[in-house]
Amino acid sequence: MKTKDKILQYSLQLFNDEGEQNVTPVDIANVLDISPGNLYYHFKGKDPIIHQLFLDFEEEFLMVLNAPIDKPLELSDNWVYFYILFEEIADFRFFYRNLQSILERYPELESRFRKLVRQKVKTMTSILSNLDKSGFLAISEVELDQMAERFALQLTYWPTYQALLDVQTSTPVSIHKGVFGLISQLTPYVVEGADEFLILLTEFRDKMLKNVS
Amino acid sequence: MKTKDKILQYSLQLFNDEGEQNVTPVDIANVLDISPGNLYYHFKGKDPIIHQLFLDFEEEFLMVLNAPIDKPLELSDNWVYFYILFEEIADFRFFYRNLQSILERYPELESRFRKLVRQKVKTMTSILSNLDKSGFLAISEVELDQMAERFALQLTYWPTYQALLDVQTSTPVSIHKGVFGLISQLTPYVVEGADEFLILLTEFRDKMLKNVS
DNA sequence: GTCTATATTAGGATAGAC
DNA sequence: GTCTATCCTAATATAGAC
Repeated sequence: MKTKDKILQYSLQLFNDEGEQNVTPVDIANVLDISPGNLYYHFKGKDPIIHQLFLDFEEEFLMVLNAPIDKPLELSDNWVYFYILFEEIADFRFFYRNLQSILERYPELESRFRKLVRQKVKTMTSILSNLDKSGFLAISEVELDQMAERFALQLTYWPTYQALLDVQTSTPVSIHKGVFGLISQLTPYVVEGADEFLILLTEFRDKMLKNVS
Repeated sequence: MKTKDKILQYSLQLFNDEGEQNVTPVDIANVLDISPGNLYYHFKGKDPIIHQLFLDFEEEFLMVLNAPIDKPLELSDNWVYFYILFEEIADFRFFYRNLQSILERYPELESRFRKLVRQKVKTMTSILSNLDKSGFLAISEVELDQMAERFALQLTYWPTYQALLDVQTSTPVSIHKGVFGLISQLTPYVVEGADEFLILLTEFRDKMLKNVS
């Protein structure tokens, strides 16, 4: 494995574990057992490392996010879909922890990240619209828009919120809770296949509660 | 006005405007037109200033948050209630912007802040329970808990989420949207006085849209 | 209480040898 | 590509005079 890739890999790990602010270029060099000078040969400091890590995240996240646009989801696919989205965020959680301060320092990333959030809203609107058009949901336009916005918010800040409440974070259980928190909002609007939906929801919830204990 | 109070007041303003990380003790001294030495006479650096600002925020926020526990809210009070809560957050927004990094650096604040969030969940549960018991809402226990959690999340991260999307932030319009985003979630569960509720909601929404344009 | 002057430190960055 | 040695800078903090 090339030094450049190692730097990215270990930087991500350090940032996630210690918080980006608490990691210095020297720290990164130390865990890699290379000299600071060597680190600076590959990346001119933390900035370009963070920049590259963001591009990696952006690519992966958008790929997953936009998957349903080409091919609408089956009901039972939604669980997996949201699960994977939360996992992506968990993998790059350092970024979400201190969004504002990171984006302040790297203005180019700010507009890209903003685009990404707007895309979340659009995709959520599209998913909910499909469920509405297919007769699965009955929901007013205003409520649909509100829910899409809420989904985007939860898809951005749920993991951070969890980290705030519990010391444990980014575990399968906490992701499970996040997915349940999203999908259970559909309950009052489900018309077609309401029984099937409620059964899936209950199963999912029981599985979640079992994992907690 | 005593220098000590001035320091707190201007620090808060600077933190909100520039971001806490971008403000140095020397900056604070400069806007106050005092020497850094003088600043250090009153507060031993930024840490104690932030600590005191948090205590001020905590006190104000809890006072508002817990008001409905003594005296349940009338339906139309809820708008004002959530509005004031969002305003409190807006007043101390620097804190919410980089929660993780601030709490990392000031561990004593971390547990206090966590308590505050837990209290949000409790209070939201209590408010929704009252609406349920009084016959205004018909909602299952699971859905109520989920909604309370969601309210707490939105009451924590909505302003930050807004700041992420728009350059404009903490304006009356954005707070208005936040309140609407909370209260409109009740729609599918409203039974008693559904007409009255929908009218209030529509009025509120129109007012909001008018402000936007 | 307030100032001026100075000290300390840590993060960030580079030059030049190998 | 990698290392050693060194430098620069900005944030933080204190001493001592007024």
